[in-house]
Amino acid sequence: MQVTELVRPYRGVSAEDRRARRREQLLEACLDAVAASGVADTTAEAICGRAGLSKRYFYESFADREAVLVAALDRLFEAVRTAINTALAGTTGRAADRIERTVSALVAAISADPRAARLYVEAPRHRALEQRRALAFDEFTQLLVERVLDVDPHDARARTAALLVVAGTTEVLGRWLAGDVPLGEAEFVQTIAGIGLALTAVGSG
Amino acid sequence: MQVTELVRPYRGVSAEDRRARRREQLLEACLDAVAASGVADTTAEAICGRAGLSKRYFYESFADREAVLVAALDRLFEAVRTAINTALAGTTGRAADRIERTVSALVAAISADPRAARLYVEAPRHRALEQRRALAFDEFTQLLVERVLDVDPHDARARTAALLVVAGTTEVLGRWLAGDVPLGEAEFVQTIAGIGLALTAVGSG
DNA sequence: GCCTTTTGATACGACACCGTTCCACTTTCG
DNA sequence: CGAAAGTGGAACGGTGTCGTATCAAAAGGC
Repeated sequence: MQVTELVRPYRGVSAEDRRARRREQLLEACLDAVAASGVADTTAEAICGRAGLSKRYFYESFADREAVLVAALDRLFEAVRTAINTALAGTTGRAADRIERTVSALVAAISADPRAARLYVEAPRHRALEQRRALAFDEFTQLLVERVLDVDPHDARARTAALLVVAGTTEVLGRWLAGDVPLGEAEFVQTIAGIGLALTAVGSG
Repeated sequence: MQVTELVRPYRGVSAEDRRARRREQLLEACLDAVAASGVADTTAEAICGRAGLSKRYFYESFADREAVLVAALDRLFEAVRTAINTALAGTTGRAADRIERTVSALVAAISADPRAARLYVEAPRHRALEQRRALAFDEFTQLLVERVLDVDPHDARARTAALLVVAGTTEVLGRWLAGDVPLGEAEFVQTIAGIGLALTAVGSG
């Protein structure tokens, strides 16, 4: 129920704005918590504590702790999606060029917010997050096959190989972000792009 | 303390054998539980119930639920290790041949026990399991670089690319086992091996 | 047959997180 | 000022799991 029959501005902000601001605070606090303690320890209480809001407002914006994590992860995917689309926008070059642009945009987008990056890396810690990430893998695989490589989108081999590269990129990216890969960003991107380029030969193989 | 001062055979088996048998039952029950309900729901109680043993014997053999999961996962890695070493034992052929043998042995070893395969796929659900799997990735990456491909083991690019393939293989293998990849085993192995072969060209850039 | 080990099952206290509810306090508005 | 909406924090009951302790019955040794 909880019909908002009588609403009133508070401290000069409308009810709607206050609500939106709280939701935003919770999402930010969620990322902070993930960055500080990992997905597993990101409880509703931890998020509320960091946000400076009580649990009441948590459940105002999210059904449960899963919901806020999924929302934060989806926001990251949206950023990656946008970055890649922008990078591919005016490309007329060869596959090698498009691959490097794509990988570069991905790495930059994920690196932009290390907090979200940890969420991305640790997504498999939680079932719902893992499923979201699996969908994102599918989406990026689709993008790779259709818009970056010049291969038949219905070739199961090509799709499988592309998925392998997408998933493998996630793993090495996580390690690179953790500082475990002794490569600069350019070299790192080139290395991944090099594997991606090999995909163009797999479908017909 | 609990010094085994006075031990006695029971139902014709020595104390030591009974203990070992119980441990084995628990490990098997652990795999059953993982296969049935996933890693997250594989609790100490669930394992004991399936094993037909009380919690007392669970804590006789394992410190906590993490320990039994790690033990089960390590056992799987050992099987994979052995399978790959066997496959590579008498090879004198080219890299392409060694790669296909390796991938084939890996796929066969994991497919051999679908219960353990789910444990392998869902390992990131738990911190300790994830770490073990990360170590296994490193080990298999090392093996790939040193014994399968002919690349410089100190080349960071080559190592990174090999890690990408190892991790990516895990993901597609999980999907293949779930029936989500429309490829027969031979085709599937060849597809992965095809990507692996591309690694021979990455190191030199 | 009596005593001890072994076993299986249950009960227990502790803890953590969940999602809700309650309450005292602040701010708005008439 | 006083009534009503908004806020923050704490308390609560519920659930699930942990790891330990307890106890009666089954099985072996003498």
